[in-house]
Amino acid sequence: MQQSLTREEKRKIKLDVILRNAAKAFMERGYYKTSLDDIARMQNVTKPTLYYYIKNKEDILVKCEEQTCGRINAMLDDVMAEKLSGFDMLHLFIKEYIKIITDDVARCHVRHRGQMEDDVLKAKSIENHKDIEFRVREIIRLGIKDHSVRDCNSTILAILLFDSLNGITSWYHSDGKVSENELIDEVLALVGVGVKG
Amino acid sequence: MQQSLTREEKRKIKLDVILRNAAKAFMERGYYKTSLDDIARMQNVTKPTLYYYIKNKEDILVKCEEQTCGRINAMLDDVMAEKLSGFDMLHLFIKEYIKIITDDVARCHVRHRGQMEDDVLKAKSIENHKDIEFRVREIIRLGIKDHSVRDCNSTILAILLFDSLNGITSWYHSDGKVSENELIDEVLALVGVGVKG
DNA sequence: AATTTATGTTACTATTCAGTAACAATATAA
DNA sequence: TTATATTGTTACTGAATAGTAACATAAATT
Repeated sequence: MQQSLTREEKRKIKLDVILRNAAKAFMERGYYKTSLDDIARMQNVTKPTLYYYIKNKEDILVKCEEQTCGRINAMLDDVMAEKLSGFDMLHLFIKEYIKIITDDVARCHVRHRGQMEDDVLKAKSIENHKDIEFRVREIIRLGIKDHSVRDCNSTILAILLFDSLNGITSWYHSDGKVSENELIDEVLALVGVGVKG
Repeated sequence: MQQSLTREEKRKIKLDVILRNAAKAFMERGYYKTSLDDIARMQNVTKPTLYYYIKNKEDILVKCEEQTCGRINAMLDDVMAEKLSGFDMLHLFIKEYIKIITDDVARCHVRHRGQMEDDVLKAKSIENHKDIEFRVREIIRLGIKDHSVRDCNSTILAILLFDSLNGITSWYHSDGKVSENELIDEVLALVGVGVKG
């Protein structure tokens, strides 16, 4: 008998629901103020059931990170494949990055990255972000080389840029006053030409 | 017999040491992974002694906040008293803000603001930051009026700026590769003229 | 249909830790 | 010197909660 979804597909969907609900709760109440019982209740299951999908509480953060970093890196692959000036690449990256991080799982990752209790996982998380930051620094350096970007400290610029972009996760909601396009335009204008009148 | 320090002065100093040590621990290990026993041990006292200086664990965050917001608002008073263009005021604000938040107590506040469990304290903390953000928006609006700042959405700009500046607390250390002056210059250049080549 | 594998439950353990009660010592003031 | 306020300690309670063992059921495979 043919099922609409295989076991593995169902499993993947259930894990995804867990991640999404957990991420939302972590963002609203905080990681330590959200118990696994709370998360289980959202799924209408009991706590031990969660352990069929995750190794432990921290593993939720790890899985949110894997999902989000995967998306960001794929996006960076696309951006860097285009034949653009460094500045235009940076422009495109910012636009796509804002689209990606407007999502509970991504927001959860951004807020909790590098905060794992397990030292190995923590180191891996920091490494994951360093890799992404390095790729953006590379874009900036390309821009400096082709003179589309002003000569500056690419390391500091990349960090300042990421802090602004990641900060968006804690205030921007797609149903609020500011539209996604208006937000993207303001960020691009600030990065592009600054604020001088 | 005349003492070098009055009781009240000694008390204030001890509270300050508690805040400083707690703030440092919270930044290194995180709020929930740092117990009051840990903090007490740093002072070479026992946990109940802390309760002579603080109401409860959360009160440490509140006191770090009061101290830091007090400094920031005093600084804003000074900045706004100067006869400067909006852009130059913003410039000065950024410079002074970076100097203030390079300090464990301020870093602790920036990282934990708005995360209190007590609803009243949480609301107050959010309000405190809103007030400061409002004052910076006012500076931006002044700049737009006198044409020293490009016409833009002052709300979004203020938030993006604060995220960049507050982000500094989690990566910048005065003993690292980047000097405070270099950091300030890069931020001012980014905000001032952007990154276009 | 029988067997196995995946998915779920109830009931429990073990640990951590904020906060407190009761008591002790020390410094200041009368 | 004696009385009082301040600062500290030891020893405990109570609550929360991550993770597990043992058991139950449903679904797929043979």
